[in-house]
Amino acid sequence: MTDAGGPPQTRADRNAPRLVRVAVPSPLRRAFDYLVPDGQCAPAAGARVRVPFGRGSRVGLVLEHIDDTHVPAARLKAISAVIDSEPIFDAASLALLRWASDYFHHPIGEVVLGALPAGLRAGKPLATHGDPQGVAVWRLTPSGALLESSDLERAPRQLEVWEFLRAHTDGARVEDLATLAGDWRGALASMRKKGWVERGHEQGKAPSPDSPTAHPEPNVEQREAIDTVYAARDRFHGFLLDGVTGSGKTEVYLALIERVIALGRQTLVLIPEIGLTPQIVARLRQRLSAPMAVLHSGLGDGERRRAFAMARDGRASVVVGTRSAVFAPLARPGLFVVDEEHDASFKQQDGFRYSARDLAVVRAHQCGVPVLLGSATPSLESLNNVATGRYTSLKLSQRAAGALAPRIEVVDLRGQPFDDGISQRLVNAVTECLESGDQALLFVNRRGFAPVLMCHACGWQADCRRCDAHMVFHRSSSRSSGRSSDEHSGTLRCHHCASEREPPPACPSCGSDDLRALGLGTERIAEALAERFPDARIERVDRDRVRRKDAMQEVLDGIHSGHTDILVGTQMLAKGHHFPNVTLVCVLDADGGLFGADFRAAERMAQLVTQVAGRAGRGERPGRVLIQTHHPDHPLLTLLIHEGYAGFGMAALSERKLAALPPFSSLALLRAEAPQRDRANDFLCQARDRARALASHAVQVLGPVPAPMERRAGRFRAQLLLQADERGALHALLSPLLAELETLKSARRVRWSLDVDPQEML
DNA sequence: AGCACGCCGACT
DNA sequence: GTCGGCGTGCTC
Repeated sequence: MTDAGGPPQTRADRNAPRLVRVAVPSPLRRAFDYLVPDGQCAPAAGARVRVPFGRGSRVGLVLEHIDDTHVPAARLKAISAVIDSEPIFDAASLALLRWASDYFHHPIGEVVLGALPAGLRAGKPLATHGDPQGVAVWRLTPSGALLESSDLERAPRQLEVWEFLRAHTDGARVEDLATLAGDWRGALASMRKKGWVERGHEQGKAPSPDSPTAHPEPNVEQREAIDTVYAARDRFHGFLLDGVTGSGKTEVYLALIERVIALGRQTLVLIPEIGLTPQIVARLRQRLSAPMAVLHSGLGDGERRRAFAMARDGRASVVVGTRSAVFAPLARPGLFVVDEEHDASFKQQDGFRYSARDLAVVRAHQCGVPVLLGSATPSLESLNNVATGRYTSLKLSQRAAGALAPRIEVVDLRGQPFDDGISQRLVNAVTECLESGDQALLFVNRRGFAPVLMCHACGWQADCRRCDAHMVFHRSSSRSSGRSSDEHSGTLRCHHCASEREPPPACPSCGSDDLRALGLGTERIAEALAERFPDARIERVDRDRVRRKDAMQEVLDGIHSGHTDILVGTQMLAKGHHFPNVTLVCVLDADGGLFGADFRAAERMAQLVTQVAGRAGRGERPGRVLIQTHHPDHPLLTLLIHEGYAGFGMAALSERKLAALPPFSSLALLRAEAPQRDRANDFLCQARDRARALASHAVQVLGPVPAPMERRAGRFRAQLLLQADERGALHALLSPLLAELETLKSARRVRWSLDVDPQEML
């Protein structure tokens, strides 16, 4: 309105004030222009500045120098301070951040500042090139070095720290220690009190590797994969390392990383959920002599800043991290690796909904270096990229020496007597397994005791008051692991909001006291197994059980020491853990995956089944996998069992093609939620009208429809789907559409967000 | 998102 | 007479 008057001022004249475009953290989808005060050096692109913004002041990041601006001179403000004398993001990382903001349509300020550790976001200085005294390390004191492992047998955490420090005689950095699971910090603190450990400073350069020559010799396939990627070291190319579990993908990563280090370049390795899988970090650390930086959410901010700085100035030859590490600045990028590339956790599910896997590919492209995506169960997107020739497939088909592929069997549940979800065949299999002294692993897709509490007399069900969902009956409300408590004690919990309440003593609708817990959860399965196998030691692994910080490690210890006989758990057990003594794996209910509401349900089920099958029988003993289903003839399931994941993938891809679903089309989902149903719907109807007006016929605008679970935590949710055969057509629509949506008054009354390439439609 | 300004209800 | 509800506008 106010800038309607004059033409854009041109400031190209010699004495023109210098201007910079700054990303400022705010939900506004644009950058802000500022003056550089006279006599001051213009901050470089990629440097942080403090700027006045609205009433207050914020830390922003310079995106570029500009010659002119549409902002009227009267409204322009000057930056108040330059924080970094050198850019904190190199040009390539900055280019990636801008690309990501553009592609996922998330505000540039939140994208850029969100990629920084909290301290840097707040304006703390970046510690460059280490403090003069060197990096702080922990090491054993002389008295600590005199300990025996038996002295620490009652303190397993301390024992682990002690063993770690004993292996790192020149001191272990905090980032190194962070690869240990559990409360290593607490253990370190008590060991310090006892005078066993001390803080020091790193003397030498890189920590020395255990034995740099002890590399296992790669097999033919591994060697070919290594050579093929290495041959592409000076250009962009995508590779899919498609290797069954146990075929040695990590060995390929390691060999390539070593070669890339020898070229003087850095490798960025992305892994899913490092909190649960520190193994790969430990393995990289143990094998590689070069300094490594680890970036994940479990780190403290100081550690994260140090890792960030090491990546940025090139001190770290290898940077390993979860999702957000894809934005870490790199001085000399040489290779990008995404391990378990199919894993859903690479896509952020709220706020800035980016895909770290896809961004790794974009970044490799921008840097002109190869990217290696690894998985035993590649995403259909990646399989399609191989089929179209965009990626080169590298196959590892041989399992490690002696390991046999597991036998997969389908258990037809139809017409079977079926107590607590456990078929007789499953009971027999577990019995055999335990008799031979092995461990069994059972997957259930729900935690809690039973997903529904129903009145047998009138059909009433315990529902959440704030969500369109049943409340899940949990038997173990607290630490009482035994079954001392009476039959009906427990808690009703909603898995979609924080609601929790006591189960009613009788039906609130008809007064009957015949309330029954229906369906299967991990607690019920564990309980049912305890009845059938009274002598077996059963461990339950789900989010409830592992909530405590070091609980996961306890569970894993129990499994590896052989203390546990039967494991009952959710998907979280399928991710990356190696259980050499497990020879029987059971999927208790595969049907959810066959008929899930989401179009990716079958893909996820196939990945889960294949991944868990890979857990079975890694020693010399062959594994056995049982899949319980009411649909034993389901074509995708049959295919998976007889042709393996590759056969499944081909068939699933042709189904996607027929249905014009990704990767054969591009999707974007506009979501909205509000306390009133109409508000969410009104906004999306307006959005639909604008979208239709802007859309070429290449883009379909579908909806709005209520979200699959319409009410969640008291808010009504709805969504509008945009679908296009060509990605370009979709993105041509999105930018102008979002610009319009921001100006809608109905937009102010809802919470809305755009999800580009949605992973879940729920 | 935050934060201001601004214009209409039930209270000291 | 005011405290305060949230609708509307703005952030270089």
